[in-house]
Amino acid sequence: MNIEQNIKNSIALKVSSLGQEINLNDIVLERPKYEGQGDLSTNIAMKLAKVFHKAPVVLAKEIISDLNIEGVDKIEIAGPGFINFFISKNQITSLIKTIIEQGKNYGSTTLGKNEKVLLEYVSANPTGALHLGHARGAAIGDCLSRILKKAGYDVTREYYVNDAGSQVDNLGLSLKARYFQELGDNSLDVPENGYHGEDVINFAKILVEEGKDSYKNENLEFFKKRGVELALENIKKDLREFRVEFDVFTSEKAIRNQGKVEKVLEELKPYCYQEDGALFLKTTQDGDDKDRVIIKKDGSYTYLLPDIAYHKDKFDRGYQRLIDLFGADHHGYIARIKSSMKSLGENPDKLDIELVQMVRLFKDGKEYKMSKRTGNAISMKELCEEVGVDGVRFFFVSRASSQHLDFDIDLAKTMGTSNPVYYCQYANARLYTMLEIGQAQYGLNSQGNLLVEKSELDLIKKLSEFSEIINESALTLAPSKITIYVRELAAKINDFYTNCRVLDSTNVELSSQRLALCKASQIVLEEGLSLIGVSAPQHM
RNA sequence: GGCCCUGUAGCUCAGCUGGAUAGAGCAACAGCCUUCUAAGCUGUGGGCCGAACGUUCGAAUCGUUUCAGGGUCACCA
Repeated sequence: MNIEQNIKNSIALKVSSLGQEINLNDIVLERPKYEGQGDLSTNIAMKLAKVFHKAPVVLAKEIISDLNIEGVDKIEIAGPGFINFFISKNQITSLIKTIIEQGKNYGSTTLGKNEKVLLEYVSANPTGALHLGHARGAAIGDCLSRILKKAGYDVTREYYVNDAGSQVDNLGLSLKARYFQELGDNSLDVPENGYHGEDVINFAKILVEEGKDSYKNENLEFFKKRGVELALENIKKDLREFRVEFDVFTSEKAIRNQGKVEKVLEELKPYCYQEDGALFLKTTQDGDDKDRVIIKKDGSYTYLLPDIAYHKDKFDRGYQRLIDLFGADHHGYIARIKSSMKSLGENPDKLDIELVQMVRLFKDGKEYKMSKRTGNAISMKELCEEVGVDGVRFFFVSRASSQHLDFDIDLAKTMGTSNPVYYCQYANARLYTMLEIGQAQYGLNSQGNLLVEKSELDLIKKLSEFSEIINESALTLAPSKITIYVRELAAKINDFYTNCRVLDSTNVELSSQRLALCKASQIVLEEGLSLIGVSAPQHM
């Protein structure tokens, strides 16, 4: 049992002996900001003061009288009624051994209780290359999947491929026109709302290379299919280079072909009405602005209906919780899809729709618009080539998803020495070098009794926060918390490095204990970096 | 106009499930390399936490109002 649990149990016991039963979760332990306020602190006496009809300080005194907790040296009452716990040095340094034993698994928690979670992200239309906004969603989604796994959830990563509907029609028409143009035949135009970018021209070139002019008699269906295939292939490749992977790609077309749309439509009938020749779904009954069209006047589906079928399908596949990551421009989507899930008898609270706020790109002091339909978009790939995958990924998860992000390309490129990515990686490389040089000579001694410097103890305390951070990050779906933690950890490591000479042939015992601390720190730092998808180079 | 996001140091932002004295990086200034990576470390200056009111023993954090910026409101997806 860890020290936090130990303290909570002891307090709960004591409070109940004073005549009040409390839940362990009601006891909050936090880490005081200032020196002299102990290692852990609780405000329980202030919270319970009313119930007991006593002043917080008086109650705190009663709680801590005769309270002995293993691993705690001293308990003090401070300020308006905080109870501060001073952890024994042995208890603190014992963590080194734990971390080295657990290795990569250190920090893993059971918060998720193996709950089956389906995490959907990116899901960009297969009509062109991924752009900036997609990249942020990809980075956040991928990190989230790693964090949730670390926190004990059973996560499936999924990409929904919109390979049906009017956008794909446009793609097919655009590709066909470009294909003919490549063959010197300008009789077909790219539709006005089609795809005018270079992507489609490249696709056309591939088709010419592959089949010369033999596709001239193919129908639109052919160009739609090939267009989607080529676009998706590119997207997958770009994502792989961005270190973002998926377990499942689900096709909208497949959902349609399996009759799932009609099935859902049947179930939704009681919540629908006909108007102006279109079929509306009554989403206003669950707080939406207006009712939504699901079947257009011309008889075709709007995007919404297959989407509803898709979400229903996720539940039907046995997932207890769905998480969708969408661009903030989709925020209107939340009410309507939740409403439809409710109408279908699913619990809308089991569907989390997280919005990733917009990214704006700046270069030479000017904003670059990123419309992928104008053909002038800065793609995710270009950005990675310019800034580097590590930099882009780190930067995209360094702020809360709900924060707008201004990405200044010039700044990101010239970040050089002040780049936080390098700062963290540098700390790792330093640790690695010491282990490389010293481990054979001194060995690792995780006993820790010789570690008394402030830099050493502060570092160990920081290491001890890891699993807490994992849980917080998983609960709030906020990967940026990991990024912040990694940076703080790197700062403690650099501080330790500067103040404590590790390899010292005149003090073999101390060297081996400090090396063990290096090892433990390196394990946590590397794992932290891996959670945000950033590499941990051994040399720089 | 409705809805969403955001206003904290000169700049970029943490902190927001209420807690003790407001945090970091960058920029500025002053120090630290005979010894494991100076891509580092230490110190100094810098704040009416957009504004007002309310809830509370206690508010940057919660509520209401208000000001400012961004986004979004299709029978596109």
